[in-house]
Amino acid sequence: MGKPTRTKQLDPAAVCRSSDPMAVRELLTKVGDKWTIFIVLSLDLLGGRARFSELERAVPGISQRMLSSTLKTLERDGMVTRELFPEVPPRVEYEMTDLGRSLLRPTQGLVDWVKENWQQVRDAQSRYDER
Amino acid sequence: MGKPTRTKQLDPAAVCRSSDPMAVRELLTKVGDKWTIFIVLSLDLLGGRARFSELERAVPGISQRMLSSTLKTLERDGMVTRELFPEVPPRVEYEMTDLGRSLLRPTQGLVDWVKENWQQVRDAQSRYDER
DNA sequence: CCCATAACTTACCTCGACGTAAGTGACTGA
DNA sequence: TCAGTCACTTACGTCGAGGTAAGTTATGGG
Repeated sequence: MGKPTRTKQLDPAAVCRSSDPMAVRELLTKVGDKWTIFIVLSLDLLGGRARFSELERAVPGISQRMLSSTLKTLERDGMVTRELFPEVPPRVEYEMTDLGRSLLRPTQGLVDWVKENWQQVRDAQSRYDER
Repeated sequence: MGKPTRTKQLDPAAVCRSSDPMAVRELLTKVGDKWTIFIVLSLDLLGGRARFSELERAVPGISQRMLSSTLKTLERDGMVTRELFPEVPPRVEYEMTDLGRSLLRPTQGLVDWVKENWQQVRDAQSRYDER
């Protein structure tokens, strides 16, 4: 009798049931950074379109540097558009694209999960820590 | 006529439509780290229960250090349980909890989004970069 | 002449995530 | 006696995300 070799081999590409597991990680990394969700959800709350300074006020604690760079990434990824009005002082408006809006659905799923389950996570952490 | 003061004030706590926006960010940060999704989805693919070495093989490129520390975080958060069998050499089995499984649903939503929209992101990046 | 304003950029620094490599403990089989 | 196995831990080093603070640009208003 051979010893029970329970070594199921995994197709590396099959992880995530996705043709591109790296893309999934890349997206999660983007969305999981410090400011992206706050900016995206604030922009949505502001009606899908807002100026730089509005977002600055809407996201408490963010610095101009981080707001600027996060918005630039969002723009590069096609999640928002940037429109510059050549006035003085300058005015810039950011608007969510359809692509950006489409990401809100699955994201809201995570928000809902937190609403329902976060207390359980907190409890588990407490149980783990004491002991 | 007053000039259009479009300054909608945001309730900081209302961002994310959640009572605890920080919790949402915390979750995203956890899930958005380098190895968590791969481990969680691999564990699911392996039937919800697997040994350390099985996961090591299932997640190509991960080091023992990162597998160990990520699993420890997952355990602390109540996403997986750890069972040690006092044999020599030791055997340890990790199993997804109901809480962990419940997170798979919204996560799968993101996986699906990537499957359908990632090419658009790639295209947007290309358009942004050339120019 | 000088200041305020909006939307940035630049310089500099810190700190933690993550990688690499080696060590550990307890036992088994050769 | 010695190598091998598994599931780790420890030590050490790098690198980049992100914080802080100051500078920039162009113009109208006092």
